[in-house]
Amino acid sequence: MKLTHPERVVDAASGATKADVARYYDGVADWLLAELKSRPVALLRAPEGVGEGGFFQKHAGKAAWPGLRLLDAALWPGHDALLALPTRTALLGAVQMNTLEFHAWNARVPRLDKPDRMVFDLDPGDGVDWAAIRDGAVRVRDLLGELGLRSWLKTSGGRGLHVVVPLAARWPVDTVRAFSQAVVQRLAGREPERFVAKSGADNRVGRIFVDYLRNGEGATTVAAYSLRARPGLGVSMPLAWEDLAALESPTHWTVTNALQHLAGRPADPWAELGAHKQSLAAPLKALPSL
DNA sequence: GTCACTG
DNA sequence: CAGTGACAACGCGGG
DNA sequence: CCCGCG
Ligand SMILES: [Mn+2]
Ligand SMILES: [Mn+2]
Repeated sequence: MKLTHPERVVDAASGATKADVARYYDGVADWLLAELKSRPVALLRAPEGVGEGGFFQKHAGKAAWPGLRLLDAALWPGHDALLALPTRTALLGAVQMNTLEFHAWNARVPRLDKPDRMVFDLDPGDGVDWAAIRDGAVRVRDLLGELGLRSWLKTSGGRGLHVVVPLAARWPVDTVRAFSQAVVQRLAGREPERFVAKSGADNRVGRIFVDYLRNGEGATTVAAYSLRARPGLGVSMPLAWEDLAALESPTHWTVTNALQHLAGRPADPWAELGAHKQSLAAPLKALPSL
């Protein structure tokens, strides 16, 4: 795979070069490709590196590189063909095109209207410290548990955390979205000093907006193992719930240290996630959402 | 990073 | 030839 | 309605 400008510094904060980014993605390719498998993707490309000027890409437009797959345009009527990255070649081609972040849908082809997971994106407002964010994620996990749903955890690579709930792909995306909104409304109803259910930076000062809008049709969330196009190049890293209390920072894992962490971890904390195709039938009864 | 288009 | 714009898109919330 | 946000 040809990589142009390997020595170009992509992120001044870490000093990481384009070659460092490529080495990172080559190292996580097996895990990341499993995350992206059969899902439409959106790429955040940044030819100028971290900072202003990056752009999202969810359709091919004029772009093309080896392995890049264009999904059948009929899968999402009214839109151009969506993109998928089925192979290492496709993934590293995206890196050559200066992709820093990989985002994915919650549904897989061909059932783009029936997501196989639900995501709760904890977005802390100004003034929320890391301990409160960790506590917030545990509250989300506990409420989901009361509703009969197991959840898995990752860092966002930024300030927050993502709680992921694997589902059987049997409920329409609007049902899943409405249910996730009801979950967040209950969280905010129970602990309004801790959570808000409305987006917008103003109300959530000192509180956490649990972003359920990631569950809408066509919405994407940054994939596990993706870098973030921010100073330091943090990683969205899966971790076990039992390891959350010991995590000292949401940006602990970065392009610089993530491969070392992955080489030394005793097990994949998400190993069981794929086998849990959870039903929403009972949770929908326990928490009616319309 | 690359292409299509402008002047 | 160099320069420049495009490369997502849509619900939400507030003004 | 438009704007800013993610
Ligand atoms: Mn977030
Ligand atoms: Mn968010």
